[in-house]
Amino acid sequence: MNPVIAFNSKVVCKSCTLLGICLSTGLSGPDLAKLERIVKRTRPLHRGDLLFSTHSPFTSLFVVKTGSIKTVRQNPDGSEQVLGFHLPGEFIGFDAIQEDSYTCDAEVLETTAVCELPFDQLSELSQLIPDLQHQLFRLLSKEIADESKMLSLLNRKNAEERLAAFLTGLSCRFQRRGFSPTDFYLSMSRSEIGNYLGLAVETISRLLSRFQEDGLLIVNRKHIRLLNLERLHYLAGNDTRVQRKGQQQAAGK
Amino acid sequence: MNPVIAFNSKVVCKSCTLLGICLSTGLSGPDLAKLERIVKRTRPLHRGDLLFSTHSPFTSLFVVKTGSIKTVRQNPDGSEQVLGFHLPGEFIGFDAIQEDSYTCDAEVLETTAVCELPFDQLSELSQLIPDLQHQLFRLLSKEIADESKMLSLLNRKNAEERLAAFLTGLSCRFQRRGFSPTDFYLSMSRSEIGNYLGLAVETISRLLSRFQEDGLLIVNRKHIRLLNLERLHYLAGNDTRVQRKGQQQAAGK
DNA sequence: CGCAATATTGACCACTCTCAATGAGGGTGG
DNA sequence: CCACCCTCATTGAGAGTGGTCAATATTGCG
Repeated sequence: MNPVIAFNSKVVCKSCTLLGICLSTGLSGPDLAKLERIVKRTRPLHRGDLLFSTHSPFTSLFVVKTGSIKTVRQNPDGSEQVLGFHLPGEFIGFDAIQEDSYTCDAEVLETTAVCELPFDQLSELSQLIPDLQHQLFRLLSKEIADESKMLSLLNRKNAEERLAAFLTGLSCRFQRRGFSPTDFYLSMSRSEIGNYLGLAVETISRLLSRFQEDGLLIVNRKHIRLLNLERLHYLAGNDTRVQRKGQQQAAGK
Repeated sequence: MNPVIAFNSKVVCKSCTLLGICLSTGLSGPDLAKLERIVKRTRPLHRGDLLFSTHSPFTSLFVVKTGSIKTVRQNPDGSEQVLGFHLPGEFIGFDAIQEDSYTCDAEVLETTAVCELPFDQLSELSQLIPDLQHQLFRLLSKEIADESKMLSLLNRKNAEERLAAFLTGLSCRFQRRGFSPTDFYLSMSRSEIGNYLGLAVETISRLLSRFQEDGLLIVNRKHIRLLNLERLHYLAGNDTRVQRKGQQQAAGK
């Protein structure tokens, strides 16, 4: 679908998010070249494709170059849990290291290109390059910290706050990658958003309508435009300043 | 309080959980000795002590030797979120690597001994010992996978299932460390359990009473005895076999 | 021995889920 | 090209789980 990606992954990769990440953390030229050498070339993926699936042997980490991917796990009772959405520049597969097999499915949400990093080679390389090792530790650590923020979100926030947090979160992540923070496409369905946030589809739908009525955003199917980022941040509770109400279960001890 | 720990941390450490972990993963004798050499000796901690606190500079990972520790984060709105409880053999501090400072408070719940692992030295050492590096990756990865299970728990399970999952979870963790899986002390308060599971204190209290009425367990303040582990696992939804009801929000797509 | 913190139990109510009906696209085949 | 179908999204009405508030044990600590 996007020939540019298919033709010269080298070029794309150079300019791409994976290296963006590594550069920003102080990998120097030659080290970077080594890293680049182990990146496996992959062909573009399409909506519905599985990048990997649960129980298949763990071989590689992936970084999204363009597009988006959701990770999903099947619960013992047969229900599904969406674990996350992965945008350009973000890693997938960290949870598989410990099991030697993937612990979730990674499903492509739209036409998507990824970098594949064979983990064996990445490990070897990080034996040679301390900075790389440290960077990997940081990335894993970031993942842990992010997930624990998700825990707060699910435990402490109501539906409105969750959706506002979700939208502002996307906004920030897009902005960091150079996309518009106020104008983007939701590659995931309402139902996937709801599943991820622990809310029913209907709740997502109702809230988007309400946010639109309140002039916070304009939503049209997959396209969304955030009109009042400040207020959304406020609703999300990202705001350190005064809070508007005594949260439920306010304190622990 | 426990003089054995204070007197010869060497001996305790050898037999202790930290090395239990590393041994189980194939670190050989000499490598193990190197690891042991960087373990910093620390004095026992008491209820209410902070092992570290938010924003203080990140220096070390910790492993609980005996006792227990909770990790808590302050939300922007002033409410607290309990992030986890850490039992003997379990690590604390992974989330701090990326920030170079701790992102939560680690508060001691009862008299507790820990191993301190200065992260700089640990990093250096894992440059020399590939197995150690790999083991660290695994530990971080495990943390990520565990947290994503927590996400499923909060999103898909009702109060009863959450508490059952919490209790069976503790049971398994105790058993793995050689303690009784059916008979243990809850070092955390009802309120801390509720905070962690996203439930009100009252709900925890009510459920414990109900579980007791149903003959699943006997609870007396901090002490708990699980009478019917199988059924608790079943209630927790850990059971792969037939499930008892159509879970809410059954599917994603 | 009394105060403060923690736990238990009850009554009420709100948030959000469930169920149900309708609408809107997007793809396929006639 | 349009009719048809299927999935996804929206909107409404009713119900249930679990939170909030409040009162009362119970415990532990100074």
